[in-house]
Amino acid sequence: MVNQASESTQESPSDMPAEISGLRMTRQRWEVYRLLLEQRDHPTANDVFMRVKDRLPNISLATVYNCLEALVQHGAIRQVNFERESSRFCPNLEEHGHFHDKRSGTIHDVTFKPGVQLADVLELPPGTLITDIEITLRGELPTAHS
Amino acid sequence: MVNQASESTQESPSDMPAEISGLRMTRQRWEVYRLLLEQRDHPTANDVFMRVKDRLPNISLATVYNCLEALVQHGAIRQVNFERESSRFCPNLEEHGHFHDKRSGTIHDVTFKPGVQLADVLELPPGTLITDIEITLRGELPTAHS
DNA sequence: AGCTTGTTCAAGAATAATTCCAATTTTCAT
DNA sequence: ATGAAAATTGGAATTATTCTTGAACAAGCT
Ligand SMILES: [Mn+2]
Ligand SMILES: [Mn+2]
Ligand SMILES: [Zn+2]
Ligand SMILES: [Zn+2]
Repeated sequence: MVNQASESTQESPSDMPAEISGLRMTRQRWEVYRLLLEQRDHPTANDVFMRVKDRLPNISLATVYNCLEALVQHGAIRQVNFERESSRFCPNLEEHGHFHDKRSGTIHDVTFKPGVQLADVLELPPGTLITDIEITLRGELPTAHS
Repeated sequence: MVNQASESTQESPSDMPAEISGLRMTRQRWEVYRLLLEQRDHPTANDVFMRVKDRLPNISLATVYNCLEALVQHGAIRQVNFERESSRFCPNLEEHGHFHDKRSGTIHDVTFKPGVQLADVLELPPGTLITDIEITLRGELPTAHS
């Protein structure tokens, strides 16, 4: 009588690629990735979990963590940390930093001015190999009426 | 017969100031602070706990966390985060970033080249107020023989 | 010195983000 | 279809950090 396991097998959307950056795509990975592309507000794993339930009601939080980790490790998205808060996730693969606006609580991507290389403005021993850079800013964006 | 509670009251070292940056000094806070000044390798709270036991055998990990938090909040030291690892602590109050050398696992302070202001090289809306900056690099320092 | 009051400390419990685990389900290649 | 490999799930475990509570302490006052 109870409709048990009736939605266990889910059909793949027609626009789902077989893989992204060498990572085999699954329905869950695809929906997580798609959500990040469409809602670029740097959600946490739990945010993603709650949002993606619309499309995958049976997905588990562990799977969301698994998907995010797989996407990060294959370079399809980036993991962003603010202090000790929950990690956030960002699909912008350009080199960029993050500005946390205290007033609104929102997080914004920040790029370098054209031509600037961070390594050029830092005091580093010649020959230093930089593999990863993280820039985080906190402050207040200007208000519209000022 | 057992020397019980004999070291309960600890005398303050003669070089301990009454306060630092407006924070009332205590024996525990002083020893934690002094250790950070003397061993500038960006230790974790647990590192500090283990090291400071030499001088304060009865200190608790909770107290180390309390001392570090008090020192951070009064601007006497800085809290540094790498990804999701344990926080580390740094007594260098100059504006600087951190370079994590993958080869040795060590962490090094990195300053800007003279005259460079980070805000100058970033694309930010005019009027943006920056209150806090965090720069983290990962990579490999050049080897001596190369 | 004794009393009062606010602060700090220690020990252990609680919290919360994340990771791990074992069992099932799905996918992929034969 | 069959078997192997990989992914998903729900729940337990982990771990850095925070919280709680009572004892110890420091400072100010009489
Ligand atoms: Mn959120
Ligand atoms: Mn350590
Ligand atoms: Zn971003
Ligand atoms: Zn530092």
